[in-house]
Amino acid sequence: MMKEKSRTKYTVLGILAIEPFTGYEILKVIETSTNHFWSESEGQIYPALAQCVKDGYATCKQDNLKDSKRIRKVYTITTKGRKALKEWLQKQAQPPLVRNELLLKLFFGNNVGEQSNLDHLLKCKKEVEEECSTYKVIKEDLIKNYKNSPHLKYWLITLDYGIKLTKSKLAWCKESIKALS
Amino acid sequence: MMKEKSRTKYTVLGILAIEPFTGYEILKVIETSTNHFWSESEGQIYPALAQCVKDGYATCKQDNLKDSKRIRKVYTITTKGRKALKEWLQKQAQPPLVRNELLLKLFFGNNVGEQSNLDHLLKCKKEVEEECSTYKVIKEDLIKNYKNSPHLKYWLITLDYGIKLTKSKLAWCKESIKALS
DNA sequence: GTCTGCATGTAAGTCGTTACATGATTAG
DNA sequence: CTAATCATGTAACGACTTACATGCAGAC
Repeated sequence: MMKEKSRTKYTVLGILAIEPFTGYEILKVIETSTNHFWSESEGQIYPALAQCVKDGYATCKQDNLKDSKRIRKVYTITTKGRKALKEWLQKQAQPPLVRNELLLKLFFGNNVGEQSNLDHLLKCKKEVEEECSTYKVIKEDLIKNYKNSPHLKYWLITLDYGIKLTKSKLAWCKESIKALS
Repeated sequence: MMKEKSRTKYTVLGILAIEPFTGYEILKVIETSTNHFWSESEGQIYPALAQCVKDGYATCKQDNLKDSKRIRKVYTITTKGRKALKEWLQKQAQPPLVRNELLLKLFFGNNVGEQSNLDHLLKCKKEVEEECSTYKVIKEDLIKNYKNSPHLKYWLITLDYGIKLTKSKLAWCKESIKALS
């Protein structure tokens, strides 16, 4: 009971382990780097950050830009936070719960005309093709900007997962479209 | 506001569109056929079934086995239910929200030793290999048992998705293991 | 006799999204 | 001047899992 399952806390800690950030910046980092396998929303990040401070996993410093009235809270991970992160990283990963609405609709495809199913597949194909080119840009940027970062090796692994899977999806789309045509 | 997002109702209707089932049987069907891209739990299915009856999308008939005291409620989809299902099937599919804990841990992999990351990958490889052989069995059974079903074509499409993606995952596992060794 | 599978359902609690509310700063 | 971006946070709601509660039937 009381099983903790939310991984928002560790996502936050993992990003703060790279360098200190504000909540808003953490959100941006997620959007531009982990979004294809891990997303978080506003309503989760800010409470998680507050919780991290409460638990002693991070410290918060109000670091307003030169004479600015704008509130800017920069969070820094603590030793305790790093320790908690490491422990979590070494624990077995929970299997992802996959819920793919497209596949569900195709599974029930016999209830509607072939065209409807083709429409879904064509849309999917288009999206997947766009994804493919996005990945290419991301990969180049990553290699250029983090050439000497010790993180690069790991970031490329997760990126390659996206690239490989996306290519497979594209092949599947094409085959399925052919099968229905 | 009040945006409906649960697709449990349609999952239930889609399965009832194949043939009448009890709640328990629906759960079994999901476990053995859509589980790799769509799962549902007990606590969702029974309320959804009750809701379907209330909405006029399905009828319920208590069909106890010969003089048995066992309660057995067989649900049948109605014309209204089929119509609702068709409408939903034709609407655009929502993009899946992916949350892959393994990738998240690898993304932060630099915080722990290489061995920890390798362990995750080796475990993943093993699981993926098992999945691969499971798919083979499922595919053979499917072709054998539903040779003349109009659903077969669609079921194979969703199965092929699983097969293709799993093969890609395996290739990725192997490459990543090599990259870290 | 006991374990597994069939069968139904509810309650509690967590997780997460969306929308709202507020306001400063910068680019056009 | 106005739109976008930076920046923080909360409230409400919906979705989903897990655990619980109950009991019949068949196999061994």
